[in-house]
Amino acid sequence: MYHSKETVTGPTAEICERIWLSIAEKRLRPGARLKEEQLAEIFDVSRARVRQALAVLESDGLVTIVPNRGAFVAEPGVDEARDVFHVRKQIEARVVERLIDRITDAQIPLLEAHLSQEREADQRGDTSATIRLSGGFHLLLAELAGSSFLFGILRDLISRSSLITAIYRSQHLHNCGPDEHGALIERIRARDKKGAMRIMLDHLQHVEDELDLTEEIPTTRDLRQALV
Amino acid sequence: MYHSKETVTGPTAEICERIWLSIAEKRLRPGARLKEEQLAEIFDVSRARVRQALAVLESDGLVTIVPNRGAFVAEPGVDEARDVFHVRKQIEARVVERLIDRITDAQIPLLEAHLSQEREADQRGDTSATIRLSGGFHLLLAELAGSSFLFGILRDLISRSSLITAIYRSQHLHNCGPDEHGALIERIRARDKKGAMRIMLDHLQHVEDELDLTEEIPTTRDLRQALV
DNA sequence: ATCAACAATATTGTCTACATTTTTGTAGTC
DNA sequence: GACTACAAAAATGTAGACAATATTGTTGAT
Repeated sequence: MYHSKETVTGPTAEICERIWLSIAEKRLRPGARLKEEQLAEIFDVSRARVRQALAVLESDGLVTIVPNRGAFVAEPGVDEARDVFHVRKQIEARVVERLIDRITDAQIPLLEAHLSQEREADQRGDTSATIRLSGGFHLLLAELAGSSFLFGILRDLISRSSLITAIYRSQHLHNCGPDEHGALIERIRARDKKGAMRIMLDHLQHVEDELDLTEEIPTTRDLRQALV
Repeated sequence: MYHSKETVTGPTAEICERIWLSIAEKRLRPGARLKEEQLAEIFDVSRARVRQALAVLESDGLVTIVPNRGAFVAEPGVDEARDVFHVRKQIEARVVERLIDRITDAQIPLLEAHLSQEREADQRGDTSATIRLSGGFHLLLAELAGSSFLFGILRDLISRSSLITAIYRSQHLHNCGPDEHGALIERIRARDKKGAMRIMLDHLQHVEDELDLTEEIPTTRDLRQALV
């Protein structure tokens, strides 16, 4: 789906990829416990390799490891949530900017093809595919922008955004409206930098506006605060 | 020196930190082999933990792991080098922007104190400390900008920049002139966003200009190309 | 009946031994 | 003398066992 070339990575990266996808698709909720033995059995690898993958995911901020307690899906606080969305706006603006400088006419159909996939998944009510494709659209933009570094950053930002929306969304939302993606493609085709960046920033603001970042959600783990 | 609070991380992160520092200080050259047993003995930890650390460093792009062959310090190509510097300019510009919005007068002396350390190390010819402090200045800016995410990205960018300068520098250079850091502090104190960003971008451009990114340096590993 | 101390269980953390693979060294053959 | 085939060595990859720690369940005393 995304990353057309770098699918040939190491075995550890594959475990990370699958856990990352589960988090991005919200199949793994924040605070969920990740038992090593269980993961080892699911992925049919050794526990040592699971521990390697968990160490990587921890350094990415997706997983929290408590010594002698285990690994849990991270639960970002409000300040981190604001930070992620702030940085994401900056990064995606740079992606759009660079994309319009570099994209060729021959690549535009790639965006449209992805969009039609999104619309199709949306119409048939496949929420899992919708979430995956929705994030994938943003990653596709970064890939076509030709900066593997920006791609990596955005990858990180998107997974964290998923965690954040899972925690702080007030209404039950559609994650990313395909309509706005369509409008963005149109501006890209017209090589309209300012217009495209405007749409992108508004788009991200819409997602952020649906969140309730006013109060800290007490972490699941020390629920002493939660139940007093 | 940097990150005042997050010094209390896990044991794996500490191994990563030390290897990262060795790379950033250019004590470990690109392509250098990293034997697991050797690292385990040096750091007095188990091989399993070394493998975790190497997996993390690989995901950060600092280390390349070849299955059944071992881990090596990464050797970024010219395209990746350009990418890193391009993104770094963007990121550091955002850091400066945000920093000027958020920094308090009481925090300015922190920058000056760091600068005086840089000058001192530079004068006494301590290249190792100079390199460390020079990168640390940029990290301090990111920390004071109040975005842990930008901090993490910049951390990654700086270590990669070190690798790149180690490979592609044409002249023997001073990595970051303290003078430009001083000028930057002055603009920050004056809350001059445009001026500060100008200095930062020029500063990074100077570093990049000292590199020879015209031709690909053949990787040490498959030296068939190198010796034909 | 409630609470505290203690035992049992489960999970993480670590170490050791072994299999696999790659590299290096050596002997044999033309 | 050079090249091939094989053997030895070294390093990685993996599995299993064991120790340390936290959680849960149980027993007993007040």
